[in-house]
Amino acid sequence: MHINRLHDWPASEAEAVALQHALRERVDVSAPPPGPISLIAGCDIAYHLTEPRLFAAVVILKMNDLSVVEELTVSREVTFPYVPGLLSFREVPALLELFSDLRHTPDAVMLDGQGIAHPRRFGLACHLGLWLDLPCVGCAKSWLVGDYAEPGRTAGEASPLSVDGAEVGAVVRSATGVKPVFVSPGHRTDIASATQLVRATLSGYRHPAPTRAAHIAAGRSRAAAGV
DNA sequence: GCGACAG
DNA sequence: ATCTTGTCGC
Repeated sequence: MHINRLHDWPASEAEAVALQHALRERVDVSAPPPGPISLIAGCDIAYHLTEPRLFAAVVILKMNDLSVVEELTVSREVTFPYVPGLLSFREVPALLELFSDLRHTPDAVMLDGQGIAHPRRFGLACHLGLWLDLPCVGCAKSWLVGDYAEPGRTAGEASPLSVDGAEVGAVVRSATGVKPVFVSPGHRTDIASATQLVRATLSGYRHPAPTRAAHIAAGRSRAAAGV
């Protein structure tokens, strides 16, 4: 798919933070995705054990049966340090490389990371969402910001996640008995739709099918590289 | 000053 | 993210 340039990549953390403040106002989480979602993309990245290199993966799944129709991986040099709150500057470049080579254009994207449940309301899912101009949902494995009540122990149960009294997402029990995941919209989807999308792709594991498939693909890519 | 911190 | 064996529970 074709991708329009959104901005140049910052070299410092200060520049990155400034860019987040400038881009956050373009994020739209006011409404559900514009159309039906029949294809969904899952993304994840694995890191080299000793070198500054990553292995990114994007997998396209059909929403009706969660079968994989396309899978792409790429290895790349890591160009930005890991700083809580600035994760997207480390992972988005590699993901964009993959999306530009995709044969299918997904109707929505799911990522391992936060959407607007972020210190500056601009998590990984928001950033990739703006670049792709596609509905993006953040599904993080751990907490970054916000208050919430522990959701029920059964798969599908959820409780609201809020920051300063404003709802930003939901804490979802993705499988019975596992630690919940933190779901928040990134772009072109509202909180309810983001949560429903995660619920609709649960497959018995802690991670929803899209990100789970991407996680496995990224790991396989790294293994194939000899580490 | 202290505690917290997606991947 | 990544290193790791066994082990508890359904």
